[in-house]
Amino acid sequence: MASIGIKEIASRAKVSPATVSRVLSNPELVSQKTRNKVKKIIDETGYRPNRLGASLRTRKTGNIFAIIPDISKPVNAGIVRAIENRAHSFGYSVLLGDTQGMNERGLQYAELVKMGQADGILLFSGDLPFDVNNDKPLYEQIPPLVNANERVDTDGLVQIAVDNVAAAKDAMQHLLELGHSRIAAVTGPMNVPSSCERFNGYKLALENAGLTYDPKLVVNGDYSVNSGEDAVDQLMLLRLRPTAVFCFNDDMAIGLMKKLQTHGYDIPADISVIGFDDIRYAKYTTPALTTVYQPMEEIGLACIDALLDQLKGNPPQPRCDFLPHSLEIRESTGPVSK
Amino acid sequence: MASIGIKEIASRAKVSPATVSRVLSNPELVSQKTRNKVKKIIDETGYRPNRLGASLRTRKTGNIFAIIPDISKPVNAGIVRAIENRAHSFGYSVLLGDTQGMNERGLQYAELVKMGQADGILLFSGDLPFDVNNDKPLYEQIPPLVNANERVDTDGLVQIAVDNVAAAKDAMQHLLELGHSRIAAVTGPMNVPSSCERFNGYKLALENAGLTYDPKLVVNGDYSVNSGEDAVDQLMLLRLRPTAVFCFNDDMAIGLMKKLQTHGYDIPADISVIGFDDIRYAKYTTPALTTVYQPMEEIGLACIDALLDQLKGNPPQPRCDFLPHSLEIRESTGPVSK
DNA sequence: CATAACATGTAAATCGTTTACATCCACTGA
DNA sequence: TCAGTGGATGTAAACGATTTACATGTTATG
Repeated sequence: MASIGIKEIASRAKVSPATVSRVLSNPELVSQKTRNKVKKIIDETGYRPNRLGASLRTRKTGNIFAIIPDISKPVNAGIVRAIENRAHSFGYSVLLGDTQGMNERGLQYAELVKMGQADGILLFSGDLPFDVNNDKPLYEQIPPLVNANERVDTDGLVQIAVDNVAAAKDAMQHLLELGHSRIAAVTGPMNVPSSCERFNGYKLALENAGLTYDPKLVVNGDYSVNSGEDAVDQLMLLRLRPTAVFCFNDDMAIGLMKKLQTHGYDIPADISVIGFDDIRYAKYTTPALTTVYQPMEEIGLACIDALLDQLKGNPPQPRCDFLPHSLEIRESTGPVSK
Repeated sequence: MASIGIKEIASRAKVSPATVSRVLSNPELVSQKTRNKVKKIIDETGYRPNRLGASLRTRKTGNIFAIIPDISKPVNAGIVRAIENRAHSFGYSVLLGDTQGMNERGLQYAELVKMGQADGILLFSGDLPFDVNNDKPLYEQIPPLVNANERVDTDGLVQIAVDNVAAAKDAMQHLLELGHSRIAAVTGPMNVPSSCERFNGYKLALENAGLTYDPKLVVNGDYSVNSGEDAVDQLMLLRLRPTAVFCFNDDMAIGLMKKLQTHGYDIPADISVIGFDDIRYAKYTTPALTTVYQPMEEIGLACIDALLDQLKGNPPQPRCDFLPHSLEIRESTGPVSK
């Protein structure tokens, strides 16, 4: 594994290091003849330019840091996969930072990019891991960054996500059209933006339908399957039970459905359940889960493209791009039982 | 985001760059007084040493490259999460390389570590992305590497995995004890080691039970949910249908169960189904999936520990550590119907 | 034939650290 | 008093590439 350097190549090819470098990065600047000579040596020796050396000089690492709340969630894994794929196709590598929901972990990761480990950040968590003030434009205070999915509540960022409010309203609309009026919600952690947004959508839909919001019908989950199961206890003990439940992600919906069924409830005859995300397993539950599809692939691609644009030196265009979601109506929702 | 360097700190503190460096990495070498002086400047300026510079000099990047077949698979995501977590706790970052099943992608990633992007490799794919010969011991030809889950068929590697053969036999044993004798198998891609190993376990178990192996009962899947569904067509068209199916991963089991149910089969009354992996969703299917648990967390930790040991300079101890699996008996398997 | 213009190659500076070695200084013990 | 010791700091050379300014060689042109 001992590797040789550009100087060695240069001396073997009887040219200068500069020429070797040019052969590699600006071949058109060197004559056909020397180019071949150098290329031959490179092939023979299996020489690979050391990226650290190059990075140090060019001040570009070719790395992108992805800060993710929890890679073990299928939505995130799906997005990361798309990201990784596209990043590599542009010659970038992706460094993974899973915060496991801990804010401080995000700060540690940000530290790494301050230390020059990466050129830019893909932020999938809702906390901006930088101290910023209002004296200067935001993008002068942070490295190139695009914020996706969990939208940080700050102006001046490039953001990419689905419109959680609208999506939640769509989900609710579907239930309302089925005649439901006692619709429960199982939220995610209320300190994460996506959950708040979906909650807003939930309340808005209720309001638009002329229904009154009943706090007893909302239980705070944490996006885990378990919390979906736990929600059942709270909800089904109510004197007036909900006829439908809107779970803010599929994991909770899956847990909730299972628990409901073990208690003898029939879905959707007794109670309708709707999820959010459309993870791979959503259509394989029994009954198949009605849910809101998030375009993981598209989100991943859009993120990379937006970040790469900044890395090319273009000033960031603060904005929020909403990518289209869609309601996948399957078997877990049905008309309210009389 | 313009950052300053060690020289700037040095001059502001009126000391030499070397002293600043020492304050940061070997504080005991510098007097209390100058130490404080330098620390003060560092705090004031928010200086962070550039990792590239340091890496270049020390020839250590603090990066680990994880080569994964498919991060969107929950097992892999779970392992990666554990890895990332522990790696960071030791000051290492993890670079992600998803091969999406493509061998060549693995080669590209290996290229990156040859270029000095990472200090070591965690290889979760079954292809060793290096040309090796037998003239020299393997570990002199490749960077520090530990191979997990999909075991490369080469001597001299440090490997960590569950014992797929034994695990498959355990799964089969369970079905055999329930009285099944026509047991089908839905394999993974037969060019990946885990699938071959499980297949061997399948055949061995049959053999031990005195049953004859029937090729018509094995269908080649690809570890995807879809291929599990497709297997149904092939299996249930047989004149003599299987009474149980061993799916080589949970995704396929989930697809297969669903399809079976839509065709009116009752699981496990008509047919038993067993999976492999014990992904988070396995216990939430209907019926809950009997499956083989893989200790994702432990695998991740063991990988990092083994790699870090090598990175400390200890020569690798070629071996294969089997981590304990366990059979999770749930509702998808039952006694054979008479 | 002198000179401009262009193609090609070279030498040296640079990026931000670390580290082997040199230096300085104060203190100890004979 | 002075050699010796040892601790604190400074100096300068790496590390491995890229890039700039400059030098050389070659060809074309008037």
